[in-house]
Amino acid sequence: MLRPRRDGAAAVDTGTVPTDHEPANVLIVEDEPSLVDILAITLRFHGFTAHTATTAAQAIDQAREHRPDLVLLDVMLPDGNGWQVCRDLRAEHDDISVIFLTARDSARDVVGGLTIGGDDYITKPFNVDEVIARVRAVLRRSAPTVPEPSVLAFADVELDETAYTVRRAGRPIDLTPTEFSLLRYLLVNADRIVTKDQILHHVWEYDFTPESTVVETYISYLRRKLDKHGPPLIVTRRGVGYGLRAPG
Amino acid sequence: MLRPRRDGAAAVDTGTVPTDHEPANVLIVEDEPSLVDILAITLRFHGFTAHTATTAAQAIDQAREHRPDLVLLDVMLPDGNGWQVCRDLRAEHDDISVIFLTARDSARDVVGGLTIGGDDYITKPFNVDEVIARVRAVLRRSAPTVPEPSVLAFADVELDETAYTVRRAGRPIDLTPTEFSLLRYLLVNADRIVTKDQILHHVWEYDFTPESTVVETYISYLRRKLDKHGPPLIVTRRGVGYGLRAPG
DNA sequence: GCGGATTCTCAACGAGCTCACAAGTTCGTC
DNA sequence: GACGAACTTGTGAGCTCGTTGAGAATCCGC
Repeated sequence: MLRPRRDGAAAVDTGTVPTDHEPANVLIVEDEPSLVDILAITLRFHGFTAHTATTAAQAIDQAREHRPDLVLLDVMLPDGNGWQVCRDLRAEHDDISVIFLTARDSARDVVGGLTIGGDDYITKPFNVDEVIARVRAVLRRSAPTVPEPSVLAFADVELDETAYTVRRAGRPIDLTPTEFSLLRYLLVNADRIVTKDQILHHVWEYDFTPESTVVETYISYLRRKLDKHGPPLIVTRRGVGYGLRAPG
Repeated sequence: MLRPRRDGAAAVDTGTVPTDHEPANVLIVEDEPSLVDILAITLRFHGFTAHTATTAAQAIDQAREHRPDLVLLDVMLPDGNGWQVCRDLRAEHDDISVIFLTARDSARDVVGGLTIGGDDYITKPFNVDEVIARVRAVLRRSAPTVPEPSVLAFADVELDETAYTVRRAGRPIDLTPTEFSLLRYLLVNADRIVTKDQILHHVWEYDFTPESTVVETYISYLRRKLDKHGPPLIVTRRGVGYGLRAPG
């Protein structure tokens, strides 16, 4: 069974593009075209510059040409493995960050040791919010700035992303990971209605297509836990989607 | 039963042509001629430049020749599927945006993954306002400028398209999706009278022809909800259509 | 490898929405 | 003022969409 991903994924604002500095430059190295598409489109949408490569050789070339700040690197490449590519890239470019893309089961054991020093790995399938969040996190670490506040708030609800806690009117509320992720997405888009499709694409994995009403089910779960302690916050726009609305 | 479409469609001003920059260039790839006509005429009417193709091969050629900013792409093409076309177009042209056209039922599962990053899809049958709105939204995203406000206002009525809310004199008014869509159309054309035919074509699906008085019925609904809280705003031009008129 | 937690599917139910129809009302014209 | 056309609106049927409980599959910690 598929499951939503959320480990470590931070919030992602939809639609806004950072404008206050040069966009970070990301190189995507991955041999499956559809995945390259998804990653490139998503990164560009969020204001990054993205280049792509589908082989190890291409990766080296593209890196020389575009000098990326960060590389999203599939560990299973047709013409050589990702470790070697990583080693070559690091040898040739100072201060280059790497995030590995890897199949779920081989993740922990294989990648673990190599991500010391601030880099990261993402297991496939992922959800897009997670990728953006990790890319941002890694870039932030390598070029430290003012840390962003990690608390999202709306009405009397507070969600702390780093502490992984939720409170309503000061009272702690226990959420499962998927519920947490869904609430975070609603909070990030607090002033607007988001469609079920948008929710699905941001909270669940990119290749997850339910035959059934997962989103509705989780909205129902959230309501039960959240709206128990006060006036209802989650509103349904029939035929459109869901959103948050301050009571009154 | 047929029903009006509105999911995610933003406001569309009819008849006005953007003049402050080069008109955006749209390529329509769709094998049903009548649909191509509807789309091309509509887009040109709204100030876009439109070219058309009915096969995958033609699409590639036309793209080379006209360098479109955006492609409306049917996913079911006679000589190849839309994904491949999409990939080819993306490989060959930087920064090209794609909006997929797809049958309603196959929408979510098939298109989902590819639209995450900011491109979009539209399910058939659609209404033309929706197409224009989505085309504008996608173009806006790929060439970011100052974000447009999402509020339409007239007299003491405000309609917020992203929050899906309507207020009269500050008081929230609860509308059904069709009512919302109709009010938006009236607001966008606040300074003129629109015919019932125009309303039908813009608010309902392009292939919808009622045997009865739907438009009148929905005008009646709107009046009941809107004009309850103040002097009447919706006026009838007997034998012509409807419009908004500021009281006094 | 056991047991609780979590995720997801499915189905039943009910509320909300759309639309057709028809009776009632208004308007313009003669 | 009378007449017909155009418009308004109440009623209700049919359908869609959202809600939620039950349960199966899976995961994860011990």
